[in-house]
Amino acid sequence: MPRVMNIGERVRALRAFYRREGRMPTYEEMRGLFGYRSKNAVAGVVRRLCATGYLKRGAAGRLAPTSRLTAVTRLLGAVAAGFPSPAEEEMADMMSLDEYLVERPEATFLLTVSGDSMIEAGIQPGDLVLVEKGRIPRNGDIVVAQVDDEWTLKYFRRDREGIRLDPANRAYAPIRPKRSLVVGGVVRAVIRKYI
Amino acid sequence: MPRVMNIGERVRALRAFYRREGRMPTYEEMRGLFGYRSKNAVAGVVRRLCATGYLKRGAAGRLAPTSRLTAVTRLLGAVAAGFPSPAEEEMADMMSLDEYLVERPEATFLLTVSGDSMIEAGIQPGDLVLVEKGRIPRNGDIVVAQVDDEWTLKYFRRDREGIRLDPANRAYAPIRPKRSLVVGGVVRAVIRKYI
DNA sequence: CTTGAAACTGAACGATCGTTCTTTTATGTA
DNA sequence: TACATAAAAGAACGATCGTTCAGTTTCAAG
Repeated sequence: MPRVMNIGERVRALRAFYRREGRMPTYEEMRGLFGYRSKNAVAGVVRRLCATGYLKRGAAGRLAPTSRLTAVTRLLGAVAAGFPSPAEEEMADMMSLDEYLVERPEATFLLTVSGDSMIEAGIQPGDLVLVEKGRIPRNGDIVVAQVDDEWTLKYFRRDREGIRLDPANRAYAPIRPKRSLVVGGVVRAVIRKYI
Repeated sequence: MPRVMNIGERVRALRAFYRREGRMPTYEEMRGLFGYRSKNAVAGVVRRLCATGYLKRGAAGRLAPTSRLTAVTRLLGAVAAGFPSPAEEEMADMMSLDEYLVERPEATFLLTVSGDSMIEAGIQPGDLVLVEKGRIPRNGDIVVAQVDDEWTLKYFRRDREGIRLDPANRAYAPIRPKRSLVVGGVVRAVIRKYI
């Protein structure tokens, strides 16, 4: 006989189902997940999960998960604070990297870094840069730019003489675009994955 | 009168709906999305979307989106290749950062980097490190470790004399744990978001 | 033109969805 | 113990889901 679950276990069961199936369970399926024998018992749990922000109701009153339910990572404090106890883990907010990093999906791209011109900015060859197209670069932003027919990653800087593209590598010199300058997009994030 | 949509437009409409509502539309809703007047017309489209890998059917024959539909970013080539034409953009594979970076959600945490001990490895203060708990560190992995009561980020190295923790900063010296060593987890990725 | 295949329409159907209602059980308070 | 409140069980209901079927339209090949 399935024993009584607490909220945390129910959320975990829901999360597992959602990750596995890609959709919310029906009331009948939740009845099974939560160990109830009546669908009506599920309604109460759903109400509480809506109140606590794990679920929300859409336009037609339809159930949908919030990012709090679908997120895959826990955000903790600083490295210096080390790892939390299991209880503290439970408290930590779940977060979605997609949601955190990508603001405008239709205008966002990932590019692979090839050179070492931004090495002193902590951007190494092989890293991925998350680039947002169509954003106006501010002074000091890192941009993907086409200068004189070549695409590169540089700091975008504006001074009295005009626009300057600075590498983050003492081995290279700043560039002042002569013929043409196209700013493809602004680097919003850097992602490095270890194999 | 809504004109005929091609596959790409339908996928885009589905993606928008899924992102907005957090769930798949019903056949009736898809009928509206795709501009049909009969639900039966939707069935054909769904069959084709399943065949092309945008949708899949779960255990009970229920419709679920694939990651190809729900992903939020396009993965392009190298920075040097620059930006693709809209047609090439369309070809690029959509990808989910969550899926790409997080292998075991229940064991993965994000920590904020505080010191500069790994600066030469391209890990700066303020960066986020994606740490996986319970993974056995291999030689050269970056780990979050507690040495003599302090948590730090270091290279994990094993040599004839035992375990050594190396910083990536010439200003600091390698550490040989004296009293205790706890490896909290292995760094699987580094994420830097520009404000 | 005729023919055939595919796509679409429109109506209908059984299944199942989420909700509602009443009854039963569990739990805490005086 | 008695009582009040909340949670869960169990049955029932209308709504809507995805599917099916027969008929129509579209369009390209012969």
